[in-house]
Amino acid sequence: MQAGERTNAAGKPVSNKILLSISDSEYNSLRPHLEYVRLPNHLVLHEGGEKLDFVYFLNRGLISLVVVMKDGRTAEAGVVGNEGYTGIPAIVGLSRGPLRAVVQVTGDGFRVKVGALQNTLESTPHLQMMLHRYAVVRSMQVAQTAACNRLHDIKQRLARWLLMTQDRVDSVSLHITHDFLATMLGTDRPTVSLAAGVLQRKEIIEYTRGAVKIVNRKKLEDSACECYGVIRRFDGELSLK
Amino acid sequence: MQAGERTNAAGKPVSNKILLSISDSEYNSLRPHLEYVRLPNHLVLHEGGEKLDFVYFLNRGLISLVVVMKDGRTAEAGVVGNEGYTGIPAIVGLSRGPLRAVVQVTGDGFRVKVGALQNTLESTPHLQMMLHRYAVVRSMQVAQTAACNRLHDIKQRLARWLLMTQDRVDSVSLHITHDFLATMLGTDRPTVSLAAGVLQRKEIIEYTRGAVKIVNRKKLEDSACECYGVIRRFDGELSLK
DNA sequence: AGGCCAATGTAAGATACCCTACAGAAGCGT
DNA sequence: ACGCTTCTGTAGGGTATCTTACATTGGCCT
Repeated sequence: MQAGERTNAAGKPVSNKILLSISDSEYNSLRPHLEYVRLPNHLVLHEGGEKLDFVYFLNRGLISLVVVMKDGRTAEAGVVGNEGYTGIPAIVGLSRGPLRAVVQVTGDGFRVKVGALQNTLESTPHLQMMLHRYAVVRSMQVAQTAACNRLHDIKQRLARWLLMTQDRVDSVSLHITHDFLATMLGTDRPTVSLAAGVLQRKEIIEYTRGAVKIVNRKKLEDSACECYGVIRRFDGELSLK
Repeated sequence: MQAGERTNAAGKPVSNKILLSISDSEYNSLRPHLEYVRLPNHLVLHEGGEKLDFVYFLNRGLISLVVVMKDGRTAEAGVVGNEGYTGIPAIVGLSRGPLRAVVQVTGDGFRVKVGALQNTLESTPHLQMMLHRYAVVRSMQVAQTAACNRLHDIKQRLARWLLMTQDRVDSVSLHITHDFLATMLGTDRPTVSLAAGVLQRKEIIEYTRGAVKIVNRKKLEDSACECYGVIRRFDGELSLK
């Protein structure tokens, strides 16, 4: 099975890595339940504390997983690209999770009703294993983020975020406002503007209204904390074995 | 099966909640592999990046999961008590995890060789499910911690940490130095001393060399951020279903 | 008792960041 | 062109935290 050759029942091509990694027979069990969905910017797939109706497998784009505090302040705990899926609690029988899942970079994917997925999983051990493994790997990323949020300053975290996001997008430009970045990075907008201004003056990035362009990726990597590389390596664990 | 009635092959009693929650037949499959271990303060069960040889099921005490940065700075990403186990990556076939697991409150438990556990799991679906579910719940806790580290100040985080720790210990006194607290909270020792001094002057805690006593638990809860309650509720998910 | 080490108290200066406020600029529709 | 909204630049004051340094205390060993 080569990447890109699979489709769902409606003929939409699959590029989600988990869906591509399982056997034909397991994929065919799941296939009838895969509903193609476009994922426009800012769409909220799950709201923290609410019932999980669907699990989403991403083909393209990026989902941010965000913790929302009572006072409305937010911080990102992790991201999902085409290597993963959202709605992890559902696969262990929990009906709700604490995270908001919001589309950060427009893309598309497939969604499956939680009940249908749970039924399918009983006869698809390899898929089950992949879902569990991904859950563990993402947990590692979240742990690294937890420490990063505490120990690294805004400039490093901004650089890390831009790198992680660009890794999931084709172009060098990201559609994102400072305000949204503030939501992700758990700070306020002026602080982001300031940090972004520094990176721009160093000719590492350029931004216009609502878009950031990475001009010098190498330098951006130097500006980021070690967490970028660490998290990237965790992703690598998914393709092992 | 009532709590406390199970033992390992050497007759040591089990009070780990996962081991108590599975059926007799599943427990008996695992039983021969359970090696009783004392867990003295500061013992390191796993080092970040190193091979996982054992999974540890706790009976009593508390394990801290800590991220260690290259420069040696650290921050806690989560804790484990008798509701859980350490070495999550091993159950999805990953040989190493990124976290240091260190005994924070002296206790005891059982360890199982990773290979033996993996073999057993093939015939113990309920145990497998409980291990996976715990992994997901802990991931939620870590996510909350990630946001907490970013959004809440040292006094709130200290109060949260003391509450979470006391929940796993019989006595009102915790054996912990400011220095260790700094490691957990991702800050430096003077900052902890300062925050602890404030709580002490408010007659919420009392501390002497190497020990903290919780004098007024109610007020301590008021001093903590919402994250304490949030994380506590996640733990509750484990006993559902 | 004396010496030693670990743990805590504390302070001053530097820094990063938050908060609020307001001004300017860019896009968009009319 | 005009007005409206959204996004960005920037500033100033306040605060929390970091950093470093040094003093003090408590416990332990000899």
